[in-house]
Parts: sequence; C-alpha cells; structure tokens
Amino acid sequence: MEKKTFYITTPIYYPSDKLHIGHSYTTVAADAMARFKRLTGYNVRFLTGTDEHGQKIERRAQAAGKEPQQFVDEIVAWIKNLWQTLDISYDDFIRTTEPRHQKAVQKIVQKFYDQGDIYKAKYEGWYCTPCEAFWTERQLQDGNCPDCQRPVELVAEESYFFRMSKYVDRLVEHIEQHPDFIQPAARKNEMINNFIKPGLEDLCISRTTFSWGIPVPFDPEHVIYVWLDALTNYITALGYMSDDDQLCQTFWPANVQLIGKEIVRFHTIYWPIFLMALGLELPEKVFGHGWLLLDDGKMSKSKGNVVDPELLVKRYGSDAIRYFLLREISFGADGHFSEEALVQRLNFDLANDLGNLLNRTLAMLKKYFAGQIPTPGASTPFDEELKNLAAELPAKLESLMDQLQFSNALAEIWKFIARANKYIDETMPWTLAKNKEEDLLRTVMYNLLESIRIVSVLLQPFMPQTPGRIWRQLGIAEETSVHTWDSILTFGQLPSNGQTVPGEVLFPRLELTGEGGAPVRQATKRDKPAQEKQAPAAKEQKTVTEDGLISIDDFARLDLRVAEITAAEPVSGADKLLKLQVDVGGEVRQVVAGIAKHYSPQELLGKRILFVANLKPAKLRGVRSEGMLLAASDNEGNLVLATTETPIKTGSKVK
RNA sequence: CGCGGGGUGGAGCAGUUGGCAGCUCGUCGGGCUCAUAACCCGGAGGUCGCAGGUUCAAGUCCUGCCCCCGCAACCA
Repeated sequence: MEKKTFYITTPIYYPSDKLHIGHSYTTVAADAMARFKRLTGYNVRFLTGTDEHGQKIERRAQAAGKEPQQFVDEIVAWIKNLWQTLDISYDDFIRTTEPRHQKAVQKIVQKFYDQGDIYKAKYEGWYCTPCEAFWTERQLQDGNCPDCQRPVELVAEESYFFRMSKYVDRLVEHIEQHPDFIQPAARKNEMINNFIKPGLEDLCISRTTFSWGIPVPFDPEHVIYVWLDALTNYITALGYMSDDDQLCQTFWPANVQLIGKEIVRFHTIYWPIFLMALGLELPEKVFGHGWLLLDDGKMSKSKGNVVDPELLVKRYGSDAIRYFLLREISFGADGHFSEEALVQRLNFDLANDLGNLLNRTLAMLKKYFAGQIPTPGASTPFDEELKNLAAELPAKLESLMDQLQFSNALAEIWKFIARANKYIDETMPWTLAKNKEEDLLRTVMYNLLESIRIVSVLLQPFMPQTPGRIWRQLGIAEETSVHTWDSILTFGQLPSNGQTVPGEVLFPRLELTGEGGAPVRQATKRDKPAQEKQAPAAKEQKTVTEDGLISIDDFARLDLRVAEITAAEPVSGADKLLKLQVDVGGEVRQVVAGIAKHYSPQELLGKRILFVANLKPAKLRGVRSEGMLLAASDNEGNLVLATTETPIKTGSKVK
C-alpha cells in the first residue's frame, strides 16, 4: 500500500543578513512536525529555502562590494550550516535564484498573461531617489523618506498587475467552507475584515527600478516583483511546470504551510489566488504562528536586540534550544524569549525530570542487577497506572501534533516522565532490594527502563539527539526495532538481559551567570541565593582546572576594590534589585545589585563595600550595571555585604 | 482614525462546544535517600482589566469603557 504523504513548508527566508532565533523557531517547528510524521509512517516532504531577489539584496551586495549572487551564496551557506546545527531535516532547499525556479516562474507568469490575469498599468508611489525606494503615503514620515528623511517625489512607474478581483469571490467561498484553512482561526477574521471586505486591490507583480530578479518573459525591461516570485517556490520546488513534475503529483497540495503571522496575508489571499489561476488545489492548512518577543519588545535588526541562534546552540546545545522553543510557547500565540527562561526549562524539565530519571534508574540497576536489564516478575500495585498512561500517549500525541500543539504534546510526555519518577517513590526499589524481594524488584526496574525507552522514542521528533544518547546508555543503540513508533504501542518491548552502560549525565544543571556570560554547572538548588547574578564564584569557569583549583594569575584577573555607596534606589519592576552609585576612588560607577530583599536603600548609603571593578557591563532589567558587589550568603537565605575589617579609603585594591 | 491580539493566584502561561478556575516556577510544610541537593506528597495564595447584560449557570456569549502590544505592500 502507498504510504500517506505529508508535505510541509517553511517560508523562504530573505538572505539580506543572518537569521535570528525567530526564523529558527519557525524552522524548528516545521522540522519537529516533519520528523513526527516520518516517525508515524508518512511519506514526508519538508521544504525550506531562500528568497534571494529584490532591491534590498542588490543594494546590500553593492555596499559589500560583491555581486548579488556571491553575496547571497555566502549567506545561504551560513543558513544551511545553521540548519545543520539545529538538526533541521529538510528534504529540499529551494533558492529562488536557481534555474529550476526561475524557469518555472517565467512559465507561470506567461500563463497568467496568456489567460488575461495580468495587465500593465501605472504604479504610483512616493519615490526617494537617493534610496531608490518607493514608499506609500502612510509610510512617509512628515512627508519625507522614512529611511533617510529626505524629501520624496510622486513618481509613476509602469508595472504589471495581477487581477485579484477575478478570483476574490472564489477565495472567500473557500475560506468559509474550509474553517481549518487559516490557522489560528483568529487570523481568518483579520484577513477578511482588513483586506477582502474593503475590496482587494490588484497586486503589483513587476518592477523596473532594479534588475536583480527574474525577467518578465514578455517584457524584459521588467523583473518579477517579490510575491509572485517568492510564493511560487512551494510548487516550483516540486518540479511544477518542469519536465518532471512527479513530486508535484505526489505531494501537492501541501498539508501544512507554516509561516509567521506577519505574512499571513500573502499566504492566505494572494497565494491561494495564484493557485486558483493555475488551476491547482489550495493547501490544506496555512498556520500563522506568533512571534518570539524579547523583554524589550519585538526582535528587530534595527533595535539591535536580535538573538543569535548560532551562539545559543553553541552554549546550550541544539536539543535544549529546540525543546525550549517548542515547549515554552503555545504555538500560534506570541511568546517571550529569554536566556533565563531557557535555563529554567533546561534545569527543571531536562535535567531534573528527564536526565535525573535516567540517571537514578541506571544507578539502581547497576547496584541491584549489575546493570543488566531484568525480566519482569510479579506485578506491583503501581504498575497499572504507569502502563495505562504509556498506552494512551501515542494517540494523544498524534492528535496534538495534528493541531500543531507542540507545547501540549511535550507536556504530555513530561507528565509521563513525572509519573515514572513518582513510580520510584511508590515502589521504593531500595527497600525491595534490602528485603530481598527480587521478583518485585525486577518488575520495577524493568518497567522503569521500558518507560524511559518509550519516552526516548516519543522524543525523537522534538529532540533528535537525545534519544540516541539514551539508547546508548540503555544498551539498545543498535536495536532499531525498539526505536520505532510501533514498538511503543504495547508496553514491554524492551528486550531483557541487555547490558546497560551508564554514561555521561544527559543534561547537567546550568546556571545563568549574567548577560553575555556563559552558563556554568550549578552547584545546588539550595545554594542558589549564594550564586545569584552577583556571585563571584561562578565567573571564569574556563580557567578552573580539573581539581577545582585556580592559579594566582586567575585570581589576579579580578580587579577588586573598596567602594563607597553614594546613592541607592529600587529598580522599578524588580523586587530584588537596587540601583546603586558607588564611588571607586573618585570614579563613580552605576551598579545594579540583587540585594533589595536584604538591605533598604537608606541603610546602604555611606557603606564601604568590596567591589569587582572590571566586570563586563551588563543590563539588568534594562538598567546598566558596571560592576558587582561582593556579598556572602548561606543556605537559609541570609545575605550580608562583604566589607573591610576597618575603613580604608575608596579605590583601594583588594588582593 | 482603522484593523488585529492581549489584560486569569508573586512571576510566566493553559483554559475546545458556557457547568465546581488549571499548569510550570516561586513560597510554606512534610516524606524519601536510588539520583544531576535531584525526586514524591500536601498547604497557602485568584474581585479571571472595569461596568452592565443574556442565562438555572460566564474567564468562556453580548454591549460599552480603560490599559498594554502589534499591524498598516517584502524582519519567522
């Protein structure tokens, strides 16, 4: 029997610059979906790519002193590398500069022209000559170019337009008859109210003001302008209008087209209309997910607050980043990204719940059965609940994933992990061992190992690397038959007598040491108050040698000084932080310290404290901090500032 | 001005078809000692932005208002 097919796409990205974590978010989601469908038996095609034409690229290339093609080639190489580090399993990567795309697009435009969907007209807009850019009335700032603030002039350019009006009624009908076409549903109303109801304008599909694009076949003065060029990638990549359109026959229409919410309009209005004009079916579902926001608002290159995904992967690992993105944000809505939240997820979910479950289970197995997987014996009263939960999981996940509910899907897996942890508490294997109840002990250990195996199988779409690491420790890396979806449909497929090999800790607990700082291993949870952002011990982890000792040179890198607090006030929106001005031998520094719970601003005034003067400046709650106070704290949450035994003048070096 | 999205225990979020308000973190107390000081149990804590309305019953539907965020021809 033919396998069911599944075609999923991401937007094609614009390689005018490196991509940020937001682009990675879309792509990771699509990848998880693609992997999930492969795992559950579908013939999957997963497409991503780049949209490489346009004036912006042309200009950026020029600024960089490069040919446009060379310019995009370099960025595309970087993007492909990024997808590799994030384990993106795309089946095809389309570039709009490839001949296979260009040829097909020209045929498509010709077809539209031949059937009378395209006409030539004047495009009128406000033109900024120095910037060579058109702007709409509303984009202008005080009547001037929003980019360079210089005056603009009203210019008319000849362009080709696509007759949207011809198809709009059919589109509305389709949208109404297919309630799942636009997801989430809220975006549907937005489209209809905003763009269709007021009367859909015809779309300008060519330009003459730049040349970096696909020439219009029947009028080479014009190049094809963005959306017609870009949107059609989803079918040109399948060989549409080429000699071999086998893939197109197999995979079109797409099952899911994932996009960010800002381009919903193009994908739910213009794109379907193009498809109608070509006589093709419309995609089953277009899902416009939300944005990843940072604490200071929207991520954007001009704000300079973009998060570099490459750095994050290097720091935390691809699986951890993928887990965070998919778990933290409910897909569809906007979500917040912060390294703090990331580290929290990593510690609580990955280290404490999952990693520790594997670790404690294998440790017991080693102790009780020399690491060999036992044959289950008599049942315990707690088995049933565990097994029932395991049995429900596959169907639950399929249903949630079909709705692109990544976060809920992962939450279900973690409910099961929590259940397994609880099972240990209930059955108390250490007591069974002590009482020589080996029969029961074998059952308990087996059930735990099998539960971990089930988790590992389910995790594959979300975290491609972790399952393999678990399998190695379970000694089943080569047993591919127990890696499959089918193998988790009934409990107890893990073969007995295999030898486990406890290995490295799956996810070490991390601590965020402050902005720009690398995370380091966290000592303990209870020690946390002592190791908050102001903690000195956590710095410069790299120089710590294996025995935990540092050299005198390492110590000398710290510039410790005596400083006097000259001003103190709370930081709004933060209950632990105080903003301080400190005098370091005549130089005044602003410092943000996490001591508001322990000191009032008044009592700090005039205090002479120990101060790290060469700490890399950081922003805490948006307030610049140029150093750090030293303080001691204990396990009970007490904290006292470090000071000198008797007063000494400010600026004195501490060593 | 228009359009869209939000406003739910200290923080961050879920809440399909209206039916005793959930989750994670934090907090308080307890348990366990196999484990990455992790794990398990229990408690406290909510006028679900405001004001009306529909209903036996509203966070969930309707009306009005307030506040925050975003969009408005190419940043997922």
